[in-house]
Amino acid sequence: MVSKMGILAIYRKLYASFGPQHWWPAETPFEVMVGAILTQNTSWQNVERAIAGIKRERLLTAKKLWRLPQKKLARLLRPAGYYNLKAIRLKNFLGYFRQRYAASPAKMRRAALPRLREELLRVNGIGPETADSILLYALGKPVFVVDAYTKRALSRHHLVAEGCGYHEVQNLFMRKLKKEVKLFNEFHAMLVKLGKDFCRKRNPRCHLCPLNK
DNA sequence: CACCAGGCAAGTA
DNA sequence: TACTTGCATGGT
Repeated sequence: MVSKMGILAIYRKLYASFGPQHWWPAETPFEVMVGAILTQNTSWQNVERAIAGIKRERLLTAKKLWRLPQKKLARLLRPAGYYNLKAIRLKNFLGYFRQRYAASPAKMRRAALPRLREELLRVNGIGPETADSILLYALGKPVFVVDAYTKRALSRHHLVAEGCGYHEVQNLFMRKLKKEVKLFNEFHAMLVKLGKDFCRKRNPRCHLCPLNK
């Protein structure tokens, strides 16, 4: 019989080992939004290169990026990979962000949560994880972000079935936890750190993993 | 050399 | 509905 620990026990163990992660690694809400799109299936290090390049050219505003020709935008996004695709996706988001909220994170934040999430998911190129990352980390909405690391950690510890869906995992967290932004923020960030540091590919239950202590 | 990385949408059966 | 595939750079 494999021991099962609860969601809260996982949080406590992670917090004891890692402590606060201070996410999202960005200077402004808008930078979070851009980063959320660029990091789709891509290492954060490569995203940082792309964002650094955009900052170097002083182009990290909704208006400037929106006005940039597709080819030039794609060239800036090159270090992040999938650059043609992401140039389109970023423009799709910027079109929505400018039209609906005048490119103002403060205005966007005033919108009600369920509606806001639906809007984001309607933008071509924004799926559940990207939408929730923007909601939580750019706008401070109490939504739990699920990613590949999260699913792997939970299925490995038998809290969900392997290959289960996004909302199944998300609902588990949101049922078991108080809906607090700070809690959701740190929990997801620590799950990513766990994935990066310990649980990469097939290496189940290494004794250094904080969850096995 | 192979495999992985803070996904998503479009195509196929 | 449930798979499969394309997208691309940079690190290990």
